[in-house]
Amino acid sequence: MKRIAESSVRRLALYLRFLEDFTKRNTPTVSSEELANASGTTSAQVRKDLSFFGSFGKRGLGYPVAELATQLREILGIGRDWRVVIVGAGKIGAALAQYRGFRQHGFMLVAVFDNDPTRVGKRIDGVTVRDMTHFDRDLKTLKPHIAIVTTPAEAAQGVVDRITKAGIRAILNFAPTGVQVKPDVTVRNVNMALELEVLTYALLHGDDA
Amino acid sequence: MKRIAESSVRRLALYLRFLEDFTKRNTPTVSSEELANASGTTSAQVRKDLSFFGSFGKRGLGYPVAELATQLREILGIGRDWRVVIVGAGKIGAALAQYRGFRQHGFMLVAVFDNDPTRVGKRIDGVTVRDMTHFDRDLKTLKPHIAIVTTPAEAAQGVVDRITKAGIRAILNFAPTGVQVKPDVTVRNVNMALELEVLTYALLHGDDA
DNA sequence: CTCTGTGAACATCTTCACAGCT
DNA sequence: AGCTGTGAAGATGTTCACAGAG
Repeated sequence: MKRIAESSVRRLALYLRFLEDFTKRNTPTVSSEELANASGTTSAQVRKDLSFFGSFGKRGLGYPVAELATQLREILGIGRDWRVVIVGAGKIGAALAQYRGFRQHGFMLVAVFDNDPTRVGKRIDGVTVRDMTHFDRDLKTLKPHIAIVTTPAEAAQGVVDRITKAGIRAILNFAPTGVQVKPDVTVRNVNMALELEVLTYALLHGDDA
Repeated sequence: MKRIAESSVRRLALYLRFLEDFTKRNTPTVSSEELANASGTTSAQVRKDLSFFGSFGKRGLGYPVAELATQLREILGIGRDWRVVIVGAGKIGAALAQYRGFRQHGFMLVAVFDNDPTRVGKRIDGVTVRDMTHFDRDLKTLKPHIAIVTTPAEAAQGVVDRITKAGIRAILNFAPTGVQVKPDVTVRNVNMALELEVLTYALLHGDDA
């Protein structure tokens, strides 16, 4: 399969959201134009994104909503019971642990870790916070697919090293720092301060089209 | 000024992080190569990004760390006391309100709003949660530059409409839905579930280079 | 000789436009 | 006729490679 742009993958995940809306409203088919309007792109973009993975539509009709949603779930790997661990039970870690959207999209939170004794043992949304001491051993049993890192910046690289050593190949990093990994590991960084700075840049320099 | 790519602006904000590290270590100058290694890009990219805004380096020497940091802060608008409001005092809103990184980067949280009476009046990190009833009136006084939306998906568009009506032109949206705004408003979406789906796509289709 | 700054080459992503299926 | 699927054109972003400043 040809290598697909990350921006395309993001849009596919977005399309899926709107297809789920359309399903709720019992809309049987949807055109590339309608999907484009909903997700803020163009119809050509929608068709091109979908065409990388096959021909899901019917000419003259559009795309069958339910069927396309199923296909997108398959492509994105949604509904496979991915096991997720969160490292860092601070404010953001705890907030994420309680985020309903994860379970709704098929992500199973199997453990939360922290090295702060005052946090270890506490229950967050049905999951007990574990001590980092047993991190490596616990990961062997839990075999998570994805790790979410919400530690302070200083601790992030060390945690990421232990995560990758345990064989985890997908990391969502909320620590406000970049981390180095081997090329077979995918890291996505979410950095609040950085997003705000992109906004202030836009305010100062006017990104209005 | 020429229109700069968003990816460039993101990288500039990243460079600034590492420049701040270099400052702490009393490194007087840094080469594009060193900055590139730290931020995971190429030296040519670093030089091109910086060149959009001027010539900050000395040939044969590199860039003066402190000076370049100042320039980047100027470009990104950091240190201007941007006023920020958070709408939605749920788990994520509360976690963000307590996030130290905001203040560290010069963002002032001036208010948190919620429409849930059980939350209104509570204090989060020195800021009292205000009732949405007085939202529009309060915004007139507070004149925030940036609004962070952490409401449920259903409420997001309504809140965004009120925000933009109040003249705010920069929104950081954590609600798991797209929102429509006029073109003079900049919206950045942060969507946890979407990020995880990009990761599972990578796990399934192997994005290793 | 080192390392920046930058046009030009290259690669990637998006939009156009239309052939062809329903 | 309506709308998809897709090569080709166009736009945007990245890398190369080298002239020139220090």
